[in-house]
Amino acid sequence: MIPRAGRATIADVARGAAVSEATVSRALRNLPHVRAEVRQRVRDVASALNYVADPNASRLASGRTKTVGLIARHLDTWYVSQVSTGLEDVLQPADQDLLISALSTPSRRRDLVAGTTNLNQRVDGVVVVDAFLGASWKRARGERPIMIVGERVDGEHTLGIDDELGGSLAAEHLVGLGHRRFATIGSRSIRDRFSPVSGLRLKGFRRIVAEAGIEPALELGGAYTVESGAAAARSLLALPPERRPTAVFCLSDEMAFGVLQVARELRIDVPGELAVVGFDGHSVAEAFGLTTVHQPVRDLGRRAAERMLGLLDDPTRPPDHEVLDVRLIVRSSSSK
Amino acid sequence: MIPRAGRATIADVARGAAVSEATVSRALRNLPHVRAEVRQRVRDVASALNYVADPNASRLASGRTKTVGLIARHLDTWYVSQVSTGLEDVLQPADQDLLISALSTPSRRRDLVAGTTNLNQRVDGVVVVDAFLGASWKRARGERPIMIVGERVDGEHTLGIDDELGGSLAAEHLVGLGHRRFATIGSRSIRDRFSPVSGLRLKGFRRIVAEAGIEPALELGGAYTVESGAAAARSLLALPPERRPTAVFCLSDEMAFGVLQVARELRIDVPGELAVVGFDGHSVAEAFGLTTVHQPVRDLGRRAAERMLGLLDDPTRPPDHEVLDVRLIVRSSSSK
DNA sequence: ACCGCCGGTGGAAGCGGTTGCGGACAGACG
DNA sequence: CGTCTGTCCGCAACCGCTTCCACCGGCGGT
Repeated sequence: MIPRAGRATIADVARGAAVSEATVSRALRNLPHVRAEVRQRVRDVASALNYVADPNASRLASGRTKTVGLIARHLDTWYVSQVSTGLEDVLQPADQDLLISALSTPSRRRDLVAGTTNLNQRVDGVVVVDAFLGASWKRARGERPIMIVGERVDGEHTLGIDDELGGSLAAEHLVGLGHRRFATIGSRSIRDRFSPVSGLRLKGFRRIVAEAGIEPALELGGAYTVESGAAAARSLLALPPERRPTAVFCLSDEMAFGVLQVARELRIDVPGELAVVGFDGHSVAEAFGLTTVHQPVRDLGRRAAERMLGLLDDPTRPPDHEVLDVRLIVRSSSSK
Repeated sequence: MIPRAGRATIADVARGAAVSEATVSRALRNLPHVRAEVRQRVRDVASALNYVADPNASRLASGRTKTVGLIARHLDTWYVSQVSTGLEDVLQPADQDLLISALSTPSRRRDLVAGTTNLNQRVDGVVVVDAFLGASWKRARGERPIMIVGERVDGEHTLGIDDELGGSLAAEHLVGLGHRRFATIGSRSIRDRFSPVSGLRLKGFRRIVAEAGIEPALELGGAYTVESGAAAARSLLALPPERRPTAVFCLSDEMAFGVLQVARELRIDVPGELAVVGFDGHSVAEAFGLTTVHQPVRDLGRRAAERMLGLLDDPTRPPDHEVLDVRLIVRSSSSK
């Protein structure tokens, strides 16, 4: 027993306001069946006593935790940190806590999918970002509502951008500039096991290229990090100039940063010899002069939180997919 | 009452193992006074039933939450996301939850300082990063242990780097390269209300400059963002060339990114006309070719978590300040 | 005037664990 | 062979709140 240092309990408030604990509970939570006058009296006493309900007790009694969980593969990516800020933007005013959990270790991932973790006792709902848990998880998740951001999954509450459109915007831009030899960096296949998203971006890109009657882009793999972008760029720029692409589309800004780095090292002129387009609208993309397909990441977080609050209120809402806008931001990496 | 979907309770385990609930509780938590044989039996039954103790019930009963809180001004900075990843690295294996809370709104900050929030019922301890709460908070914090990262505060458990050393490393490097006219970008005064840290970095920089008998640097303010760095750079580069600094030390990498951006826009050669040094070791600094004072941010998070676990174990440990290494990483922004 | 009915309120039984206390039992000791 | 010490374990009292249910008084309807 760790002492609670004299914190007031509901009993103290009840005594102070000369009502029962039940009434205090109702009054403070704005439930009906409390006379206005009594409610005010209870409020006054509570604030005088600096009373705040013990979250653990109320969770235990009610089964509601007033916290939403955030599950992500990694916490240290720009994307995830933006989303979580967006979540906080709306969760905090709604008086909901945010519990975060990375899937960094395979065992943790296993625990989650197996339901060995007591996540359901900890949160009322969970927001999944950049995790791609797949359908196997459905059984283990319990009754809690789930919001998935960044990915479209039928039958789930999801939220994202039109990745295919994003890819096509990049292609249209580059084709319009007269480029005819392309490369893309990012996951390769449309069935990418970790990221269905990258497949869609590629699909959009491919479509425009095909429609323009241009030879398909050279598609390189990439792990969405600066280093993997740099590695891909190195192999790309090792090609003889006549076969080398004149434009490269990176499925994330961070990979594009890596490309720019290598171009600088190899004294390849950007955009003269190589045009570069990224994806995300990373906060330092502007400083890099990187043309990019911007997605409203923080807004994704906000909307996810808003919809989660809605779901907590009424879990029967039908699953839905919501699409936020992407737009191309043209900077010096693609056109002078 | 949200139904708990048939989750096993301690009573089920007790029944299954033919012991009392008390014994189950002790057995599962590895407390003494349980025969090895019984303990094993309880474990078996528990895992067969997929039993995990309800965290809320155990929190209520014991007063311990098994979660540590993270308080930061903003969640969307590189620094904070790195620290939190480091925290997760060690908290997760220790089976501790991480609850994060931004101080984005003034009211939230006020709540915290006033103790109006029931933080103490939610977490066993809190890690403060980039928040600079000041001493006024001491009364309101309750009995929970606090770890402060990035700042040295006497009488508190703190952890950081030698900021003054970091500043001097940058200065030595630039002085060694022959530069004689300097500027710094970051908070101005050593008594900076939000960031004592920047004062120290400046102090180290100033000292080396003074020792070299060079005129003090032009000191510009900055808010640690790309934009503020860019703004400072613009005013700097508007100076006539003969009065313009030849080297600029930014108190964060992000501000340095802004400087590089403006230099590029203005076609100022880096490092020829302007050498740039940043601070942090941001993950994209390498891609920018930015010379920087690197600090082990993720390790700061890890150590903070380790020490927090130690404090939870024995809260009487004496306050201490721990210093992790900084080092200068030289790249093309300061020397070809 | 009698009868639901409804808003307001209190009593009390949980929610699912933790832990102080005491009892049973076994081995050590005089 | 009694006592003493120590281990192992169960009983039951919480922890602080939520919520079901019963109760009470007043009010409109017939």
